[in-house]
Amino acid sequence: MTLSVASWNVNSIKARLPNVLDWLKAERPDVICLQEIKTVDEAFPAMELEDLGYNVKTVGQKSYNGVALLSRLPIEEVALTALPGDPDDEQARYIEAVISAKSGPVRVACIYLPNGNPAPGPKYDYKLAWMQRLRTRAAELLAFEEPVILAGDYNVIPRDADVHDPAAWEGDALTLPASRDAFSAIKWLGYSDAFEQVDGRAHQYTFWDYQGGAWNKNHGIRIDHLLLSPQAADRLKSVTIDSSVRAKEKASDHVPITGVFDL
DNA sequence: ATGGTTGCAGGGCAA
Repeated sequence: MTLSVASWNVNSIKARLPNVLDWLKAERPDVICLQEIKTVDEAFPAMELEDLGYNVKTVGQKSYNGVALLSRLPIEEVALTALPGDPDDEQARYIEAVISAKSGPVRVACIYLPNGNPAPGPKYDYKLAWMQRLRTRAAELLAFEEPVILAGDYNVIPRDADVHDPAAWEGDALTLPASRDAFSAIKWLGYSDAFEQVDGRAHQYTFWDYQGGAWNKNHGIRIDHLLLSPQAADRLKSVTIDSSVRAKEKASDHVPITGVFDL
């Protein structure tokens, strides 16, 4: 059996619902992690997504941020609705659940990592602190020795190969050395970047800014990632970044990334 | 080019 897990920053679920429904009907991923739903839980269009066969779990807030985890397979447990480590953090950026796959439990976290601009400053400090908390949680999860998929908008450009023009992004919070170091520190725990694992040399992007005709000029960056525990990485078959949805009317500035696993 | 785009909310902030 295969398990497909997608991640997509939709930049408002209300503004994006027709696009999201169209894509889910066509692609039918088993699990999809949505970021920037930009709504409270009560206003999330759960029924429309349940009608497509998904179990729906959300961690929303008013106006900003917000994540949702949707699964066609049973959700055994919602393990966390916030990233541990800072009880004063009120931003809705994390949900972690255990999915009942045919092969057994698979843990999926939906991550909306802080943007961090402008850097330096308090927003960048919050980003780096959040990444340290994520590293701590990621380390805990490895102890389960089970398939773990950390899916989301990391707001980190890992390598120069992941940006159309590194000079154009120099000094940005998405590509500063401290951001890249914090991202690779999670990988060094034992996680694999799914895209790099299957297609490491390719230049593919997951985000094109609305401004300046970035899409038409292919001025993109790769910031949406699937990080895999060894038990998930060993089962990875393919990764697809579906850039075609960026050309649609009322597109999000991000496109979905999907991993397919023998799980 | 001190602009440029989108979404939320209904002004300015966040991205």
